[in-house]
Amino acid sequence: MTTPTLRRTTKSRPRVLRQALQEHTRAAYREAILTAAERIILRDGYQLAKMADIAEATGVSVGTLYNYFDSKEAVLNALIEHHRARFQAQVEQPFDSDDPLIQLRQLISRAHEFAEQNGALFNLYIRTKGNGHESHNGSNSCVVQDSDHERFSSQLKELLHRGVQTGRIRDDIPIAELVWALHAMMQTLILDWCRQPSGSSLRQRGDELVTLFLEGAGKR
Amino acid sequence: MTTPTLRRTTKSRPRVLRQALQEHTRAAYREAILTAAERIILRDGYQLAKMADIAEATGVSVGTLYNYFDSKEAVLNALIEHHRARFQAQVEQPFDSDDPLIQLRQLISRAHEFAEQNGALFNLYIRTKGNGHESHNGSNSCVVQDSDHERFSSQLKELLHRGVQTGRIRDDIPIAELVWALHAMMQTLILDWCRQPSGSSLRQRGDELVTLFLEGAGKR
Amino acid sequence: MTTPTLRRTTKSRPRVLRQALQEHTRAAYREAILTAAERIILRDGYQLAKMADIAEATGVSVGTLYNYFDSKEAVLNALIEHHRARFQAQVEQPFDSDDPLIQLRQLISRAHEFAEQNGALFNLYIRTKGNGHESHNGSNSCVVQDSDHERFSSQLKELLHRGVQTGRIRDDIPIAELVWALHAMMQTLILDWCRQPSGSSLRQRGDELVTLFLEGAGKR
Amino acid sequence: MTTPTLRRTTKSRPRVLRQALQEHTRAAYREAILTAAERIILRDGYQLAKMADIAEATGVSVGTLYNYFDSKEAVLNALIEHHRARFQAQVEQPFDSDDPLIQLRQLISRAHEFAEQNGALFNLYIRTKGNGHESHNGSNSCVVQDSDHERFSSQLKELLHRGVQTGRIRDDIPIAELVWALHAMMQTLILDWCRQPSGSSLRQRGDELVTLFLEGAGKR
DNA sequence: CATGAATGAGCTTTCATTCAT
DNA sequence: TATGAATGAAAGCTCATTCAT
Repeated sequence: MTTPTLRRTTKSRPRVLRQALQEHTRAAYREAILTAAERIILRDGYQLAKMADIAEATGVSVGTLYNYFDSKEAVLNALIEHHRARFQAQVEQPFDSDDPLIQLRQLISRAHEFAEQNGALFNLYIRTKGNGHESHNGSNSCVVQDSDHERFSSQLKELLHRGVQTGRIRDDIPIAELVWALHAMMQTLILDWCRQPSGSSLRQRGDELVTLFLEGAGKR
Repeated sequence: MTTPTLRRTTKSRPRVLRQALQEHTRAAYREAILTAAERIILRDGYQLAKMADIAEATGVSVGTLYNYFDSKEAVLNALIEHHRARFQAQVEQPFDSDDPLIQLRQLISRAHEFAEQNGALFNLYIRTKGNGHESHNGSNSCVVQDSDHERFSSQLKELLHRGVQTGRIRDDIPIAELVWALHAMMQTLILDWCRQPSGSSLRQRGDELVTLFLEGAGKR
Repeated sequence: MTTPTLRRTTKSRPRVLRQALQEHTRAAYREAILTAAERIILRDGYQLAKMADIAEATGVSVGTLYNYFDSKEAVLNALIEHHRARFQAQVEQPFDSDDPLIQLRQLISRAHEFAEQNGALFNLYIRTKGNGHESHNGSNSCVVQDSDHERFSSQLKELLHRGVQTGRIRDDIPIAELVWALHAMMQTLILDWCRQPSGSSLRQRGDELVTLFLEGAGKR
Repeated sequence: MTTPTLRRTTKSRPRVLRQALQEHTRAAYREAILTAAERIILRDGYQLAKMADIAEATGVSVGTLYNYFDSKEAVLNALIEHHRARFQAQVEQPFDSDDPLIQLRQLISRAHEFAEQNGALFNLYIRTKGNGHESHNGSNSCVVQDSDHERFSSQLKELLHRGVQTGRIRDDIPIAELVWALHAMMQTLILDWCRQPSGSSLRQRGDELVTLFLEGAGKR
């Protein structure tokens, strides 16, 4: 029988290299699991999604799932976090113009672009956020923090605020309400689109909605 | 030789009376169960809601639940149906005016009034309708039919159509899209309100939203 | 409110008459319940038969069942006992001849006649007796006693014994074994017949079997 | 970037080995479960047998049962199938002689030998086959096919037929009836023996029965 | 570290039995 | 005494999680 002491020495030479590789592999695993989990969760819903299915969809064993995530709920959280980060990155880029309304359109367009590209998971994000169904196990805390939601909202708010200041947006309605209305329509739009990704471009419909939002349904 | 099969001969006098009482009691039980079920399902979500909890919340035993409903899903369906009927009844009353836009406001006001009165369950109604999560057991059909949803939408559509005809609503945007936008905001509004029934009147906020919808956010 | 004391006096005049009536009614109820129970148990088997179904088939309520029988098992026992008594009565009549073999045929013929008339329940009797399936609830006692079985067997035994004594039955095979063989064939015959009461007369086939039993399958 | 989907790359060397082990273990588990299930089912009957009891008797948890069998009924089916296969194999071997009657004795002897060795389960096999009780869940099909039963019967039939042709078996009784009688006695014999595996050899008693069957109970 | 079988708490549903009317 | 709704123990089955290999 070989002594463990020797063995350790033998293997520990390329420690750094191996670690880098490990890191990389671990990340790849996580990614793959999340991708599969997303597909399954979107198909069955969080509660009905089975860890076994996610494992199979990933191409790994159930045990492996638990080497990367502590629990089923942790997978969901990671999934959400994963997209939240990417969403923020994609949306928070410099604008092409200084006009707050043009920026507004651009901001919304980017959000919809992201949704189009990552449709399903954005759907998940919104859904999970949107209703408290899946998140309760008794009196547990909510799965997702409001922070993300708030952040995007505050961006809208900022732009609308500047719109008011420049006299382009009416000031007889509280900005918060305007933001809310805009956000409500976007949310529903994306949800609907995700549920049935019909042909029509999300960005285009979104832009039309912004127009409607700005001009109103009434004839002038 | 008399056969016991003839149930009527022995003390069948107060049968009618008893039956009436029974009917009443049965209805009361159903009501009580549905009320409790609603509370529990809204608290935990359909999947996580346990029949045992519903029973306890109702104040009956588990078995009793099954004397009134065939299954857990049947409870949910009954719950939805219960409110759907009441919603339609409350919303579909004659209008005070002939003006389509006033009717529009009134229709929406009624929907919100109903939501205010029956908040939680309307929430449930919308939620269940809103995402297909809870309804999947394999390839089953959806729990709730689109008919109710569609019905309200078509009422909105009709009114907006008349608004277009009378030159009050712009005709450069497809009515369907207008309906969609209006409906989206309402849906989100109610959902938000149900999630956190903050002080502000639902009807009032709804009315403001209609104003915003009609006039737009842009300064004129 | 009337005093119970008075009421008792008022009603108690025709005590004897009423009691007789009561007795009669009670018997009729028991009969009706057993008849229905038999149908249901034969259809579904004892375990799967539901008290509710028996009640419905009887035309009474579940509660009534328990006014006449202590438990589900008691119903089964009563059912068996009911037929056992009638079986013994029908079978144990004086024979037409003194010849033990003719008596044997007559005895068996009577048993088959009874089975033909009461097919189903005899089936039940045999089945319940035949395998220990239905009777165990944990370590409970067996539902039916061997006494009935034994009694008929001893009758066969007696006749065969006399057959041996009169030199009509071979004596190189223990009588017990002959009885056993005869009984085995009868049992199976009745079982098969009950399972599928095909046209052919049970008595006739039984008689053929006795012939086969006496003469053997081999060519002489 | 490597995807975790490729399960083969990492330490897949002893896969074959492990799989062989797995196969073996799985088979052992199945066997163990079936053995325990048999004991329990024979003790309590199918309906009354609880999966929990079978699990405990096996020495595994309930969940494990369901890793090997889809349902309680599947266990029963597997049990039956298990023995059916072995029964056929054991019984359908070449005979030592060409004489149909000797073959008949041998065939029956083998069946009884099998019953002696596998008593309990053969009992189960016959019982389950014997009465339709346990198999009703509404209008489901019977648990076991008649094919096995029929197969053995047709073997008996063939041999008796040849017996008739060679003038060894009487031809005034339809062969089907002879087969039936023989089968009936065997069935009951085995059942009785299983119920109370008393000392006397099953094969020996079977052989005596065949003699009785061939020669008859009457004195010549 | 991957594996996947074992685990067992927990869920829905059934049904014999009770008991207030 | 008939009624039938209420009861709740018990059963089959699921699936997130663990852990020996």
